[in-house]
Amino acid sequence: MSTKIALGPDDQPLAEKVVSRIRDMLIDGELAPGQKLSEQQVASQFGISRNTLREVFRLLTSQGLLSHIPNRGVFVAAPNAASVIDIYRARRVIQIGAVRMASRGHPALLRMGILVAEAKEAQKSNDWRRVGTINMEFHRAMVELCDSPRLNAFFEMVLAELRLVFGQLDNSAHLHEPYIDMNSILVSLLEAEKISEGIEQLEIYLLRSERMVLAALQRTAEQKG
Amino acid sequence: MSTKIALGPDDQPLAEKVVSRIRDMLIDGELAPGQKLSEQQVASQFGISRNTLREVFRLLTSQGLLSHIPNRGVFVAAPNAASVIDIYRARRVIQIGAVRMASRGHPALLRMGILVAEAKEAQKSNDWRRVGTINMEFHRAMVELCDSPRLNAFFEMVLAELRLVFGQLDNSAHLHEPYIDMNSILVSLLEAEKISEGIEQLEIYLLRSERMVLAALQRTAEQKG
DNA sequence: GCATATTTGTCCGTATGTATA
DNA sequence: CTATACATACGGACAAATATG
Repeated sequence: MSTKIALGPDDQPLAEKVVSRIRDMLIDGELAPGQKLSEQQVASQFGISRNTLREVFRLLTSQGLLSHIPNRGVFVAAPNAASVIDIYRARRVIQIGAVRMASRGHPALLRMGILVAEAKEAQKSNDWRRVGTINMEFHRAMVELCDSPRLNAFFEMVLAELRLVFGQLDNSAHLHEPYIDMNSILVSLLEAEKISEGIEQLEIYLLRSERMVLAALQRTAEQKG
Repeated sequence: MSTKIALGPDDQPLAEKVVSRIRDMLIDGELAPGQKLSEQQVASQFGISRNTLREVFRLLTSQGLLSHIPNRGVFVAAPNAASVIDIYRARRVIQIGAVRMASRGHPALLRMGILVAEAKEAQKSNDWRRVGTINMEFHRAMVELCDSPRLNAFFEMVLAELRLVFGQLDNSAHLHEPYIDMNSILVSLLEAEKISEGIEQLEIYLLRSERMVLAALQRTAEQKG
């Protein structure tokens, strides 16, 4: 008879779970950039030991979400303009490479179409938070056109870092609205196998998005003096 | 006034140092793919505590060089054909993106030229190990054309994984020889700003290299039954 | 299939060195 | 300059999962 009742299929290691939780907190902007994360404090806050937490910190540091200074401790990463520029440089390389591989009927392309529709829905109901989430998923799906787990994982990292930047920004609601139509156009082009035009459209998107983020970042920086 | 005398070599944390050492061992093929790495055993072998070693394992696992199975332990990653195919998929996206950004006079392009010359030198003296090392550096330099720390870091990871595959192979000497000329041609094309032709040349290289690695991997697999 | 030994996962205590008020 | 706080690193402990005979 099963003694393993419905409860906590406590499968994945504790460290992994805490990694996810802290990453979510970082992405949601619940931790200020540059803020120090004391081992003792955070460990007791999560009810885990310092040893386990150190494993967590190492992972998040290697993913660029935390920054580790030897003998000083661990701090929330504070992406600056240079980081944003580099993130978009990486995005261009990966995503243009992805779009170049787009083919009609590819599952990822279908998914992109569905996500555009969902974004329009969310737009109608003024659910801007959801529009933002869907936009992220749209670009994730785009990279899945490569059919490469490694590229997916890397892009995931880059996106997480970008979302860390968003967390810093004053969440003015309409951050993602103008991009719904651009995404829609891109899908149409790719479904028509118009790759070059698709790349053009993507580059327009990335340039606009980058400028928006940089501008917002600067405004936020100025506010904080 | 500086009280920090000449000394102080012990800068980077212990875990980082051990990460480097184990990574070198993996790349040099000193550890068999799939081999189990016992915490206790490896910890005492390196003279470090289990706690510290676990941090090391987490990092190497997140870099794809080790594979971690919960409650079972940590094993040397055993890249298979699928891994190789994916690695080359990632390489195509990154490196084509890099070549597209090549411009005359870019430091990375200059470095590529120097490395080709060095490879020819090494070839003359039949130093195949060195030819291989230089070839790796050549492609690293290529990605530096992007001027993106994040892309560099990712490519570094991918290359490390590829070198792990090489470690599995029976090191037949001339593994890298045929590519010296191809690299040389590529540099010439890029210095003449012939980007499209450069990409073509790169794709030829990547396809040939991928096939060679896959064939060698299969031979090795067959040998082991 | 069972009993036992081994190993991982996780915690705690503690000594040492480094940074900072 | 001293004192305090903290990161670094180690060893021991124990439950739970896994491997072994």
